[in-house]
Amino acid sequence: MQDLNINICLVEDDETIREGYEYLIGNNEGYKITGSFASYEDAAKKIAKCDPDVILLDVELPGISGIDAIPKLKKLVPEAHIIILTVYEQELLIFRALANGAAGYLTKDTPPKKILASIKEAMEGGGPMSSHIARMVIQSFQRSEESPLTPRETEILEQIATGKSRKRIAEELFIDLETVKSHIKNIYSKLNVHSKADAIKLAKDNKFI
Amino acid sequence: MQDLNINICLVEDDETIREGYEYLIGNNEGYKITGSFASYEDAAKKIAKCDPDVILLDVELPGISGIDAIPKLKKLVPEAHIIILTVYEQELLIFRALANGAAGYLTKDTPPKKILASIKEAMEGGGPMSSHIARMVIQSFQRSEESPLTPRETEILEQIATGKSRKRIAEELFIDLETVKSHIKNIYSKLNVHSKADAIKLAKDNKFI
DNA sequence: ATTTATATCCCCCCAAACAAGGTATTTAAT
DNA sequence: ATTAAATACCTTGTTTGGGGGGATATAAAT
Repeated sequence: MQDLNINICLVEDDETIREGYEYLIGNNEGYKITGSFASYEDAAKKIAKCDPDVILLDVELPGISGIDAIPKLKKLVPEAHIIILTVYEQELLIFRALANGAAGYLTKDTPPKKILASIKEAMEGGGPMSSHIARMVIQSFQRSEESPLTPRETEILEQIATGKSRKRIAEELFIDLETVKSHIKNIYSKLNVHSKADAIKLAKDNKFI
Repeated sequence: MQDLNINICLVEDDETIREGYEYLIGNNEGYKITGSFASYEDAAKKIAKCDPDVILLDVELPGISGIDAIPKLKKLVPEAHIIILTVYEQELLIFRALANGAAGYLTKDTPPKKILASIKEAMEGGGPMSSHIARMVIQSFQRSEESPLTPRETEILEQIATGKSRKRIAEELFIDLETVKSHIKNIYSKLNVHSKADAIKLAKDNKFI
């Protein structure tokens, strides 16, 4: 641990919590707090000079939210890895944070040791997450096991969802156009819809595709 | 640690590695290896009787691959959490494993301590991943910052990717059908494509949407 | 003050795609 | 022996898609 030297910035509006982290992180060899801010607006002015490797970012902030601050911070300090540190575990918030460029997502019940490890991990190109968050992220990849669709029907609906025409799907699957149409009819009938848009939406909502 | 008691099964074709894990895991209090198999076919016969809480699964197996074995194992032992343990770090393999129902994904350079922690984590509903894997998973949520598309064009291409017709998109965005058509023309021209399927593919490949 | 980018709307054309109504065969699994 | 899945064929009518040519308003940038 003696050869690492990480510059860390905090963005967190609760002063008590912020000071807690400053103490908790800054007193470790190799970890240095170079900036500490109560809002994005505050941070925006000075954070570039702090040269952070890692930014610990709260989501509930006065003014611009932590989520919306991510892309802005990335423009100000492109090399920095941003870790969200929050009490919120809502799926939508998590995915928006990750889509906006967060490198990791930790909940505030994370023990100090794990926070330090996560900072190091983020700096080395990892993606630190609380275990519960990680499972949610993983589950977002998973499909339902109770799809009414057969494997072939699922495959064809997936192709439709890529915007391909029935003709093109037929060619790529080496089957007749009429066969594709038959499958689609069966899909619509099983899902009780009358258009591809509705079929795609229903299938995605239920994780059939 | 004295109150946990985890039943673990291994599926791994390399005997030396398998015995290594048996030793490495089984000698810890609370961790018990109840089954150890060289292939899915082998495991299928007896694994239900081993009552595993966690299954460590290799991807390269003789016969049915580890990836394809995941849903089958989940049918045999629905309560078990499956952790992939492999040398492969290819994006496609990882996403297929997670889509098939894996609870976690570890690379074989994972230190013993982390493997034990991951087993516990999986059993408690977490999603253990190697840090590099986690970053890849997180990156799959992220968009490119250099899209040639304007926000409105991006929005419309997203709608197209849901299978909606131009007319429906116009209605939902409260703009004229002709406006939608104009945007699409501009999108095609910017992306140098001539169909929605190509536009969607190119945009997804480049993470514009 | 004047380009430039973005978003909006309008017209034409025509081939292609889509949705719904049937029926029917082959293969594999129970 | 039945069923489920995948395959293929036919008809009918409507909608959509892609390409072509424009125009206008607004806001941001120079």
